[in-house]
Amino acid sequence: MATQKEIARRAGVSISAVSAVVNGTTHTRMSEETRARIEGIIADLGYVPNDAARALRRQRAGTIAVVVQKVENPIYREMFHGIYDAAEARGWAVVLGDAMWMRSGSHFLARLLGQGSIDGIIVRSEGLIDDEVMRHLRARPAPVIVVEGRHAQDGRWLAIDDAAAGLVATQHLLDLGHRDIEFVGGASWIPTSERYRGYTEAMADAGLEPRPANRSGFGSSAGAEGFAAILASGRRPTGIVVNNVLSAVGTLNAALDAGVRVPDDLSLIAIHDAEVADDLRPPLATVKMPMAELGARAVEAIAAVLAGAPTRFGLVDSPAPVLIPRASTARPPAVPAPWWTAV
Amino acid sequence: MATQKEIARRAGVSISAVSAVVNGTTHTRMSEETRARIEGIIADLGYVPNDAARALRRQRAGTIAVVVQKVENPIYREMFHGIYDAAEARGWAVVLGDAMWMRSGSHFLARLLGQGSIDGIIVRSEGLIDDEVMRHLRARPAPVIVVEGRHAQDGRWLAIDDAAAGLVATQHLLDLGHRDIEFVGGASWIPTSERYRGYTEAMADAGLEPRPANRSGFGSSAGAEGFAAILASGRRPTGIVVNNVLSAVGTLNAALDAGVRVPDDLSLIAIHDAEVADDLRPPLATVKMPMAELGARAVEAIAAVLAGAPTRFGLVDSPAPVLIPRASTARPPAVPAPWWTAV
DNA sequence: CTGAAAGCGCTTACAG
DNA sequence: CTGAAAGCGCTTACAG
Repeated sequence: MATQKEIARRAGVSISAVSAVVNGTTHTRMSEETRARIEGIIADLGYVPNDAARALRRQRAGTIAVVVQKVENPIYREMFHGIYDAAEARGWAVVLGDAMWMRSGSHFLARLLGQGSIDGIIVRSEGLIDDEVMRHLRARPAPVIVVEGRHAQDGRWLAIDDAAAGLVATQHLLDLGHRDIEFVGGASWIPTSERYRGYTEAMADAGLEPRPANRSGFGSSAGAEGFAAILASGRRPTGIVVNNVLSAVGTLNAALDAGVRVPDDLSLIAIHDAEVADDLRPPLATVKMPMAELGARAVEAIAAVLAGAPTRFGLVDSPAPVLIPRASTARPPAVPAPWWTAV
Repeated sequence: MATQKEIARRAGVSISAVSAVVNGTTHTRMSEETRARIEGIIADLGYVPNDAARALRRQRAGTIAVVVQKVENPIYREMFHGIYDAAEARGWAVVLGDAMWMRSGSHFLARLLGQGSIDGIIVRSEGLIDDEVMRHLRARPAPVIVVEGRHAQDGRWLAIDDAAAGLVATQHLLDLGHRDIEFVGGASWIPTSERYRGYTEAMADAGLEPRPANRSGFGSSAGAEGFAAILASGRRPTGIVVNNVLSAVGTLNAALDAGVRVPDDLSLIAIHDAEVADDLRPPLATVKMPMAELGARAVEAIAAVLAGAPTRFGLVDSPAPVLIPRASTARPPAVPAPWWTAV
């Protein structure tokens, strides 16, 4: 591949002049004729700068990395979008990786740990990643911003307002007239417990006794287990708040499989909006979270840390979580629902 | 951050010695005492090599990029896995990107186009990416391997056996006794048309007249449109092969919304297995494709091109597409299904 | 206005 | 066995 040296030779100018044309930074007042000649040769040779050399010289790679638990999780869609837009605006490329790849000794991790090729790292949920790995990561000069991980020891975390989301979801069911409402997703994972806290607050405000959370992990099977736990307990709520949209797929299916009619017998609402909510039958009511803003803020935070400037960490509470009503919720049944006795 | 120079100074040795310890390549027979001293200082300072400097010097970055249409599409899950494993085995880190980010002028594209930071690129479906961008990409020294794009002009493509998949899916319905079978997804996109070809072959082998494909794009709405087209045509098949699992979500929902019972009135099967198939009601029968192998082969191809070694491009036909039976298919109804008259 | 030179941090042939 | 030196391709003060 052509280098600036080769172009300079052909154009009969110095490398500095070529670099100036490529970057438009110094030698700005060079003769129009020279500039045109250099540009012509650049085009002819299809010259493209060597990013490794640039990164070494500039001490900045121009790339940030985003690591999430499962890239195929649809709730990241908007966050990626927000990150990409904010990064492009600041001159960064974004690359994605899966947390599963961060096993110690992997080359993927080496690239994150090494200097020179990644300027900053956005990691989803430090709690889901090996502590040892996080410690190594934080020892590097590239700033590490944790999204959805409030306990980041260095204080560099951003999170959505999970408690508010739990409250909005629960309030929606209360507004419809439900009083017997359960929560699926009582994990020790912080965002989930915050959502549960929102649920308990809404219940308490309505003068109702919150129920204990029905444990759930991630994915649809966890949501199904949460529903099974409710069945097993003998309780028959008219509404359920599920801590996340993917689990809700399992909750909904478990309910349907048990012969429960949604929303006639049981209303369902989940936190995080995603396309899948429209693809369910019935379509699932959700609470949409400001994921794009979360992503954009994370990029801003990297820029601020790199610049030594102050920045706001903490809750991204604007826009607020917003209800996306869909057919999975309705007024509670006037008479005890059939599923009280069906199982 | 510490450099080899700093470590050499503290250890009272040359940079060469430090580099030797870091890489274990030269100076292999240095005294045990010296090696231990150097290693101690490396650990104390938390030294990590600078990837940019390495990439510049070695003329190899140690990273390959994978670009797909929508990272959240679950059919990539296994392909990413196959790519990751094969890449790690060869000493490469993998980074992911979305094709949506490849707009001309983006920094993401610049990183792919630039030299020095990416050794090879795996692109899903060149047909879905701007020709101009592909041309630029191919002008770079980093090999570009297209997966699912049979018309790659440079011959560097790999694809799964879409025709075989169409055949397996159709044969499954034929084996159940269906004779009136439609195909949803008659796009000009090559993999889809190959799947349709498999459908026509299976039908012809069974002595049946294949139906024209019902146009469909991507995503669930496309599958719903395909179903609507069948309804509008007045035809009432007992079985439908949907060209991909995401479209099938829409096809299934459209059928259910129209009051059609699946599989009692209508059997449904889709190409590409994914978790979502289990999350549908009824769970969706699919044909599982060798996506992990496809990914691994793409990595091998990059390695081969880089090494100037010959490699096999073309169809990844082993393992063959395999039927994953689920509850969405059954024997055709004995009497004309209600939905013949329902709509 | 333009060029020569230093140096980013590393690897590797080469000299001793 | 170990070190000095060159050079990967670039950017940027600095000299002229």
